[in-house]
Amino acid sequence: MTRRALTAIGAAMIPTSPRNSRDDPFRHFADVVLASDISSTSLSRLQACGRRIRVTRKKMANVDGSDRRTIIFVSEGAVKLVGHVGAEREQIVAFAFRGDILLLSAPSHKPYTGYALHSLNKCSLLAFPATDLIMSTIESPDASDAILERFFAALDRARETAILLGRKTAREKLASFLVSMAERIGHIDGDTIYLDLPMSRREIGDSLGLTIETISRQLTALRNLKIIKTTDRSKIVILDMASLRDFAALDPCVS
Amino acid sequence: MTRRALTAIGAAMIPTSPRNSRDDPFRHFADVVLASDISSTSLSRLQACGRRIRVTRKKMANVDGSDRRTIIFVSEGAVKLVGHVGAEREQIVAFAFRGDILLLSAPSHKPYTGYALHSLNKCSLLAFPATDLIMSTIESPDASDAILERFFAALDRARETAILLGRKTAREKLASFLVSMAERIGHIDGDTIYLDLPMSRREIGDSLGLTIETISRQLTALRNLKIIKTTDRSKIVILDMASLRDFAALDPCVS
DNA sequence: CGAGTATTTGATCCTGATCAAGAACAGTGG
DNA sequence: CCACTGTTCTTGATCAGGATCAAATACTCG
Repeated sequence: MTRRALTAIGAAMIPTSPRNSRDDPFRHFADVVLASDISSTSLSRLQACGRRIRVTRKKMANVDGSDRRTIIFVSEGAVKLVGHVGAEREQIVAFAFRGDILLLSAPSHKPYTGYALHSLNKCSLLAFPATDLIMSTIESPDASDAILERFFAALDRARETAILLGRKTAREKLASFLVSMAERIGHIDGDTIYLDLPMSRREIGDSLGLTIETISRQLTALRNLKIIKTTDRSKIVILDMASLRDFAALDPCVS
Repeated sequence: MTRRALTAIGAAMIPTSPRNSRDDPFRHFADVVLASDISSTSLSRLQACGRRIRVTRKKMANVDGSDRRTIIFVSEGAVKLVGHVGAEREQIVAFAFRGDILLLSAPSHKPYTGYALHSLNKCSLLAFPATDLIMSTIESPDASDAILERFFAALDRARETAILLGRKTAREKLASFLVSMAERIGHIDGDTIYLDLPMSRREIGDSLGLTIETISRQLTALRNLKIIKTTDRSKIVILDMASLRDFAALDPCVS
């Protein structure tokens, strides 16, 4: 079943009333990130300190006029956070999908920019000043802990990326990427996993420190090994997850 | 009055209780990280939740028996946080010097290990369960903000590392490394900067995703260009910081 | 001073980048 | 629906930066 079809059914079944987390991004945020049923007062406090933002493929998310640390919540779509070396080379520092959060320092400090991924035209985000958000969750230990959890997860992912970029081969990098994407946005159906990647080959390359040619070659290699199948430009079926994990050279403790 | 007498008097005046931040790592932590004069009650609260740890070159910091997120403070020495690919390849994910902090997820989750740097035999650390530390600073907005600052700084550094590992050449990597070390542990004297690196070539390589041979070659190249001078194994004098920054290909916004 | 470890330097190799061309696809308008 | 156009992806040929292998030299510490 394609992603589009799924979305259509979902939209039909769920009413327009914004009480539902599907429709109200703030409620969605509370459900997914804070993982706690919040009162309507704290919901309105969230709404007071957060701002809705739309991002496109071309336009960066100029998150805020101010120069503060910001916590971004991806309520719809998927974004990439990009850093540069000179004007030519670029490195994708993080992907964030629906329900993920993205932590940004004061932009004057570290100038990373966010864009919508290649196959998506628009993404909806929620931007919270970090201090405000943390202050507004201070009464609920569960919510604070959930935020803390996200901070450490972001750091862990960045460190895992460092290992990947510093010490893995092209094959291992792509396999790691596919395993990670399978875990984050894959649809499991029995033994096989279906992936609909919202990013282009260039974006995959820019996140792995490789060129598009190498990405393409490694994909065909995995295809020839019967580990994956590709149909669309974006669709990948993982046929042999065990082998893929072996190729990924993941740390044994990381399941 | 002789020197000995002074010392004797000093020793007599100061009780064994280490009020001074040089001597009491907890006070040192409060001074450097929390950047606020804390009351003696909150100091004792810190002492209650923190544990002292010693790390050597050989032995990893088995931080805690428990499996919690931990905030490590380096009160003496310098440590590295290491990740692995298989048994052979290793990647240094972060260096932390005196006064720095190191954020660790629950070890079962992500199994990075900390070691003292090559030229150091022993390092003294303070380990705080993350939640406890945050709870104990909750009343002081300044202290909470200082912790938050450290979180974002750690993430920024990890992202800068990703750009370096993914998109920079060996020359650029080493130059970036030297600039970063100069800023963190360099001693400025007029136009020149003196560096005493506590890590071996291997450790430099393992943090930059390069081999020791490449590190050595790039160092001699920079030496031939009259940008640096090396004396010891560990001592480096930066003669031309401007050129070094150019070679580092740092983002223009990062001063 | 001597033993063991680190570092430097040289020669060669290999992975992934670069250059180049063709194929597949998406979007547009007729 | 199809031709047209620009973009993205794939594949091939060649190149180069850094890895690997090997040996000599410089430190460090007992």
